[in-house]
Formats: sequence, structure tokens, C-alpha cells
Amino acid sequence: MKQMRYCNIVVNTGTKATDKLFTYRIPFNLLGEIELGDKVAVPFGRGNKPLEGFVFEFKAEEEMGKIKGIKEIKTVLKSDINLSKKQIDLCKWLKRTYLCTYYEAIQCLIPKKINTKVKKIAVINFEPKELEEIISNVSKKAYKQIEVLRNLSELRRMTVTDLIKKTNTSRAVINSLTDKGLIKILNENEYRSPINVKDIKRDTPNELNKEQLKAYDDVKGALKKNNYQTYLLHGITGSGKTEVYMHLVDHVLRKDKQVIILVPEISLTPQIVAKFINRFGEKVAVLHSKLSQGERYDQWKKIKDKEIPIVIGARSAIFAPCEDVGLIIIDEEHESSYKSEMNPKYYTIDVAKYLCKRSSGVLLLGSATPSIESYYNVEKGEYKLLELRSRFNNKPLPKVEVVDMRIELEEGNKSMFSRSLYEAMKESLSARQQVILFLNRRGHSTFVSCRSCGYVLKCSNCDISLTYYQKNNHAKCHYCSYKAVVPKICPECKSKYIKFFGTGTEKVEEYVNKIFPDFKTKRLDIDTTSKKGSLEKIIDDFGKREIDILIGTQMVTKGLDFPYVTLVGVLSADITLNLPDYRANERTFQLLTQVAGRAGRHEFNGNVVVQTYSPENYAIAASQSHDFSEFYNKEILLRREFRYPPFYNIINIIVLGKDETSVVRSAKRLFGKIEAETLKNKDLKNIQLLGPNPAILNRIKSFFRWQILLKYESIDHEIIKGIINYICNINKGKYLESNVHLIFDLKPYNIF
DNA sequence: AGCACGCCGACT
DNA sequence: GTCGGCGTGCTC
Repeated sequence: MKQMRYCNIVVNTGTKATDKLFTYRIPFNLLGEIELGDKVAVPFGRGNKPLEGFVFEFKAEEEMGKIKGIKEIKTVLKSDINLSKKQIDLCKWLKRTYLCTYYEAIQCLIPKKINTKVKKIAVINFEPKELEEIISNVSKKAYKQIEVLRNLSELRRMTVTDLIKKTNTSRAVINSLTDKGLIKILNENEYRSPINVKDIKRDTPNELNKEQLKAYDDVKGALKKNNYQTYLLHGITGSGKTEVYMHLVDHVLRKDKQVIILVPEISLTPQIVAKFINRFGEKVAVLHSKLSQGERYDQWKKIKDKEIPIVIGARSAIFAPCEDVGLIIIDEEHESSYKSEMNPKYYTIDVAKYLCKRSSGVLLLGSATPSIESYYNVEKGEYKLLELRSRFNNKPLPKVEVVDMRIELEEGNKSMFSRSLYEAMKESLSARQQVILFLNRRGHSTFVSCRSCGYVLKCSNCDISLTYYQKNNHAKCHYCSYKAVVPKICPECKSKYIKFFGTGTEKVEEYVNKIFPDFKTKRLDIDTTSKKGSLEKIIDDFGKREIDILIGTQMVTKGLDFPYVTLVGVLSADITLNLPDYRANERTFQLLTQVAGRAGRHEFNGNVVVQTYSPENYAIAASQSHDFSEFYNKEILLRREFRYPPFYNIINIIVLGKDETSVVRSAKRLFGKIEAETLKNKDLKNIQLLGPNPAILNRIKSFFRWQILLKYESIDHEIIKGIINYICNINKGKYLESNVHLIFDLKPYNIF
């Protein structure tokens, strides 16, 4: 092949404005040295500032048109972080599909630089019983060294700082001991891995039951054919989906291909992760947010070099450098965490489909409560359906009682617990069984208000009321973490009647402690699990039955599998139901079904009490009878009627800026232009434009937000994106004022 | 986003 | 003259 003299490079300038390919010449000394996907240093801008970039394309001499002032590549940055041809294509696809920048796409694919603090740990480099012999060999003058050795061999491991402090010595002493090879210094990241390699106990495969075997055989058939296919594994809670996954992984490994397994959140699903580790041992790479930079890089490299065939992780693990992926498993596929809210705002299932199509692999989506969209794809014939209709150990699904809180109130019960829930709790607790209480709201009270004039304490940066926290006695914003002292006197009318309204998990905990003082209660939400290890500890303690009542937000609905949980109480099913979002019913059904599935998974039968002010709602009724089809059949009709997904796609364009008038002006101008363009195009007759409107959360972190929504039939996808890209990126300056910017969401999950 | 360029007013 | 303040537009 002829030597290419030029190449197109994505330069990391840190701005959207320069998001394109720049052509550079390859200097003679680097001809043949540079490969596609290499990281290089290039001079950029008037000042020829050296910046890093990635080689995306080669260009032959004759392709060079009118580009003038071409500069030369400075150096190839010697590093193991480079992109393969497939990864470059994936970057281009991400940019096209989600309208992100090249560099945002690249950053998904290379190991992130996260600055986790590294602790230096000192350990002895000999057997403890050899201590006296070693001491006798050390010079008697080195009394400090001896003291260090004594301390360290007693405590086995200490951080270097602690060791120096304890023995009142200096780094020099430690250094001479390491030089002698008597102690070792290990670099350990501050966070402990959730999975301790020492804890691995090898599991052998369990036998599959009839239903599981059927699902396994179906997918195995597709794997054998080496054809792309997506399967939806609809298996009720506790039906043993994980066991099917593991058998399939085993099958793929024998074919020398790689597997990616995704879970909604790694820290909330330690049990499934542990199962994979116990079964496949060192063949598994666990990608989680608490890996240090070094560990992350090591894992990345090992996966890229095909040393590790199995990757398990949350959303971002879909970008693990598996060049030849045979199977991607997405567990709890309905979870909203599979939608990225950061650029690129990708939808994991779409990325997974792209990857599987590319390498003729199989995509397996698993859920007890499939998303409406996925199930619709089954109906359309795009996905194949696999069903597990019974629980693995043939336990019945829990009995669900729906309590109408209006009647409770009418009959004089003003407490947050219905009589049914209270009695059920008493019963379970007295039998030494465990209870999970679910309320999708953290904090003590949802807002602080003056009873006299109606004043509500609001965040000064966001358009939202502050949540009251009793423990810290302050009010906090859940969007920007702004904290305020609760005033004793109303700042508006000077009255003393400042009161707290709305119930969060903290208030529930307070109340439960009051009415069940003899039982141990713990709260599980972001506020109680922000400290490292605290989440693991709560889950661990709950498993050991050191906690009787676990009160939590969504966190308690996922994956927990404990034999003594016999009662689940949903304090208010109405919170998600009343969200201003077309998915509100779907989310409610999913949450209720999932949380109900935590009860009665093993020896004891489970009970669920759901409290609501709308017991007649179809999502609640369907979750009571565990009837997915009943829910799906009602929901899909509404989606069609109101032109929502999966029948129509939605694009959300948010115009944001700190100056409200600029935002409003820009949003209106942009809307006008989009409207004009879509009217011109005959193919876009059915497009529906909504807006421009202030977003439901009109201001977040001091940024005003206006919204334009486009609803359109899926067929027009590409044309629409072309127009959006043309107006909003290429001709941005014409419609937007300089102090505003745009956010595109091509598959919004929250239309706030 | 930077950063250089260039236009214009103020000041030695 | 010439220094610098800031608006403008380009970045291979």
C-alpha cells in the first residue's frame, strides 16, 4: 500500500467549537510509525499550542483539496491507550446518533482519569515467625528499624504514614528496610474493591429447570448460528435468570469470544456480581466506579488484549474494549440507569445492539418487568421472547394488598401507616422476620412552609423547594446541594408558624423507631450511603439479620435477595405515579413489582402492602395481580393514542443560560427556525413540535432552562437529526445568543 | 474556549 | 507616536 502522508485528527481542544477532524501532515521520521487510533501531539491554533489528539483517518496526497496551512504532527504519544478501527467507528456512530462531540465519544472508550487517592501500605516481606531471627541479623544500631519491624509484624499491614507516626521515625528508616527487602510497600487505592478476591469460593453450575433450559437452548441456538439476535428474557422475580445467564456465558467462553454483562448499579447488586466471580473467577473483570486509575487501566488493557473474556459492570462497561463480543447481557433492562444523562446521552441498549450487530453476537435483555418498548419489539418480531413463569424454587409470588389511604383517613387514621401495614409489620417482626419499607423520597420533610402566608423555603440556585433534614437541622436542595438554615420566623410575614410538610425516609425512620422501639431500623438511601463502605455494611447487616426493618428509596427495590424478608410495605405508590412524565405508570408498575419481589423468595411466603390514594389506577391494579400483560395491554394503547414511544420518538432540546431573557429569546428564535424547516420538508409532515416552554424545573444550578420537544415517527429519524444538527450545531450562531447553550437528548428519559 | 489581530481612543 | 482595551473570528 502507498504510504499515506496525511491524516485526520480529533484534537482535544476542550470546546465544542472545534469539534471536527483536522488534517495534519505526517513528518518523514514518523512515516510508518503512526497507526490509526494512535494518540499524537499536534500544534494547534495561532499559538501552536501542543495538544493531544487521536488519528481517525488517513488521507492520500491526491485527496488533499484546498486545505491550506497544514501543520505537522509533533510526536506519537507513546502510550498503550489507543483506539482500534472498531472503536473509531463506534466514536463516529456515537457522534452521529447522539450529537455529541468526537472527544466526548472518545472519553467513553478510553480508561478515565479519576483521581483516587493512593495509600501506601507497608507489609512485612517474611513470615511472622522469622521475626526474631531477622532482628538478630539487623545491625544493633538500627534500633528504629527493629521497632518498625516489631510493630509491622504484629499488625500485619499499616499505612506508611501511620507506621512512621507510631514508631516516631522517618521515611528514611522505611526506605532502608525496603532496600533490604524486609518490608514491602503496596500502593492501594483508598477505596476497597467491593469484591475481595480472597473471598472467592468456586461455585459449580446449578442444574437448570425445564423453563430455564428452554431459554438457554433457544439462545444457544442463535449463538451457534453466529447471527445477530436480541432476546428478551421475561422472568418473574426470583425465577433464576442469573443461572441462565451463567450457563450462556459458559457456552460463549468455549467459542473464544468475549461477554459483557451489565447490571443497573454495581454496588446495589453485589449478589449477582459475586455469583459471576464465584463461577468464573479470574476470568471476570468487574468495572466499577471505585477502581483507581491504575486498576481501571489494568483491567482495560487486559480486556483489550483478550486476557479477560468476561466483563461485568454498570452502564459504562458497554464501552469495555471487547473487540469480538459474542454475547451482551443486560440485566434489569427496564432500568432508567441504562440511559446516560451525560454527554453522549446514549441509551445502552442501542449501543449494545450496534456492538452485537457488528460482531454477529447475541443481545440478551432480562427483566421481571420489561420496558414497554422492549416488549413492543417482541410484538413487532424484532426481539425473540423467552419466559420464566415460575419462581425457581416454586415459591408463590407474594400476596399484594392495596390499601386506599383515603378510607384510612376517613376512618380516622392519620398515621403514615395504614392499619393493615401496621398489623402486618407486627406479625412479621414478632416471628423474627424482616421488613422492607419503600418510600421514594429522601430527607425528613419534602418542604418547609409558613402556615400563615404560604411562603415555601426554596433553593436560591434552583426552581425547587428545599428538603428538610432533621438530623442536621437544615434544608437542602437535591439538585445542587445548597443548604439553608430553617428560619424560625417567616421571612415574608414574620409569623412563627413555620411548619414541615411531606414525608421522606428520615421521617419514616423516626416514626418507626417510635412505634417499634424494640426492633432495629436502618435507612438505605443516598444520604446514608455516601460514605465508602456504608452501603455494603447496611446490606451485609441486613443479611445477617442485625437489622429488622430496612427503610429506603429505590435502592431497596433492586436485586436484594434475603430469605427472612417476608413483608414489603410501600408507603406511597403515588409519588412516581404523579410525576409529570409519560412513563409515570410504567415506572410505578416496575417499582411496585420489583419491590414486591423482595418478599418471600425462599422458605417463607411473602406479603406486600401498597398504600395509595389512587387504588383504581391500572398500574397499581396490575402490580397487585403480578400481571405484566394486563399492564402492557393497557399502557400500549395509551402510548399509541397520545403519540408516545415506542410509536413516536421524542427529541428534547434544552436551551440554557444564566440570563433568562437571552434564553427565552434564543429558544423562541430556534423554535421558529425548526418549525420553518420542518414545514418545508414534505417528509416531516407528521412531526409535532411542542414549545418553547420553560422546563418543568425552570432553573437548576442558576441556569434557566427552556425546552423544545419534537415528536415524530421513527421512520424520519435520520432526517430529523440532520435538520437539528444543521440548525443547532452548524448554524448555531445565527439563532442562539452567545451566552446560551444547547443540550440535545435524542431519547429523553426525564422530560424535566 | 483561547488567542492573535486590529481598530480606536488616551496619554507621554 | 505608541500603549492597551476589547470586539471579532479562526483554529488543519
